[in-house]
Amino acid sequence: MAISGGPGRDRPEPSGEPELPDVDELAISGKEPPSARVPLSRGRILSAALAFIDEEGIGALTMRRLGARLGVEAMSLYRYVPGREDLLDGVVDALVIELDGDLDVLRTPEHGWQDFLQRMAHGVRRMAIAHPRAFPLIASTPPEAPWLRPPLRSIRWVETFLAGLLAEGFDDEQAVAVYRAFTSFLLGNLLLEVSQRGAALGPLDLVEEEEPANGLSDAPTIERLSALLADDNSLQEFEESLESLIDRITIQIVAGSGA
Amino acid sequence: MAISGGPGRDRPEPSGEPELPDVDELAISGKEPPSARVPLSRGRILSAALAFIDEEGIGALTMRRLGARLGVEAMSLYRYVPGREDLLDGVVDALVIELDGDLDVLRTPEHGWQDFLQRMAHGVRRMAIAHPRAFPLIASTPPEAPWLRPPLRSIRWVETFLAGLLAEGFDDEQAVAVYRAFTSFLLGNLLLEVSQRGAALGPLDLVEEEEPANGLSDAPTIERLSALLADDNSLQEFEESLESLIDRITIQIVAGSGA
DNA sequence: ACCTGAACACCGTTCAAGT
DNA sequence: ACCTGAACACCGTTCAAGT
Repeated sequence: MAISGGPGRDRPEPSGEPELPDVDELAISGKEPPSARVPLSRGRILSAALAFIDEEGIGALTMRRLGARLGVEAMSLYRYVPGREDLLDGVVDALVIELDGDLDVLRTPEHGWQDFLQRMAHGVRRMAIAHPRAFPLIASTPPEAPWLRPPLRSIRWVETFLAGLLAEGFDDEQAVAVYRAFTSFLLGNLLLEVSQRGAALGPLDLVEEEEPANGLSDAPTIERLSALLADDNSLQEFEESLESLIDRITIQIVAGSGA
Repeated sequence: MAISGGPGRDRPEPSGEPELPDVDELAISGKEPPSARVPLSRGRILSAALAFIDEEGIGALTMRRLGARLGVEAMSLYRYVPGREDLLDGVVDALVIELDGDLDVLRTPEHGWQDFLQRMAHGVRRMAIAHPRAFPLIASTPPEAPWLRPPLRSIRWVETFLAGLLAEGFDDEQAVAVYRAFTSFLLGNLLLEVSQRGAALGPLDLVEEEEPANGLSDAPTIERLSALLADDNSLQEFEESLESLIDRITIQIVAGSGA
């Protein structure tokens, strides 16, 4: 795979943070009012980490490189973040918070549970698409507790989700079953959608072209369907799959309360 | 998270490979018939890597540690494997091959496409459960081509899958749509199932106990449902979700050929 | 032919020291 | 109070050298 390039190329000037000019010689150039030289903080570090991941991918994120991006040595980060693991957890939190603010995702059901599920699903999807390279962080990471199923990586989301369903008349077992089905649905669909998008943004080292015949020597069907396989209906598929999930839930409710 | 222990503890004697005794002093102890000192090979390396991942997780797999397990220096591995990335790809291949031999997964449909989908789904699930810590390898890794959707990480599987559906009367669009829905279903369900199991096997550094109240200060619903959330019906849920997918496909076929 | 020693560039992380 | 230099243990990987 990784033929050339790799993580250690010449820096493309991320254009976000101002690169301190010639740290060696200036050091005490002027007063530097506090607004010019923003002090480090956990929030600043986490935003920078998310931006870094968006641009270069998780694998490229290094304490040392993140420090460089912030105009600081790697060791300084440890004042605000216990370690790399925790940094990544913090990025997940940052994404969760971003979605909280962004949307009406967290409002309790007002137009029925179907609308509730739709809002939640599309909210998470929007986040996934906004941060395709960070989404695997939310989608993976061991849940260490059965009540946090990725990609719903926030106790508040899950609480809202379950409480919302109960308020809409689901019983306990039903609510939990829907929660499980819903998270599986989100995880599978969004991970695949994002990884296809990610491949587009991807390392982009090698081939940029559409070479229709790769290693498809003994795969005539794939080869024949390659055009179909390549074209992207992800939103429509997401909607259909979600519709189907909602239908299935509806049927089970009826069956449960009826016969 | 990682409080103590971490990847660098005292080796627990993996018990698989015979540790060469005192490499320094003996070196030329006897003839050592070729069967005693098995030479390295790509296959041996890949099996060892898979076993290592099964036992310690992907993160713990290091060229140096894998070498040690094989009684060899890390550098020797590079004779047979271009690098760590390729090693991991090789492990995926090993899993794919294991499933090929293990099962009737790859037989073309004989009892209808529903049975075909069931066989395929359960085959992949069996592999996921047999190697919960390796499965994320199959489930992730950028597909770099739209025709390889995880966890169906083998051109032969995908070819068989698509050709099988076409043989059962699906048209091109339908077959591709089913392929997409099926892979999303597998990915979401199995990743979540495996990660819950993996948490059980997990690092097992810290808490081993069931502490019902963690950070659930403001999550009364989760707390109340914690018993329900904890109990594991993964097989049943998998079956139900698969049934539902099959139903949905059936309906779409009818709709497509009817009205 | 097959493996190793030594080296390189890069990691995460710690801690005493600088300003 | 905040950041850094230097160091440690560990990486992946290369290559000339050993047997």
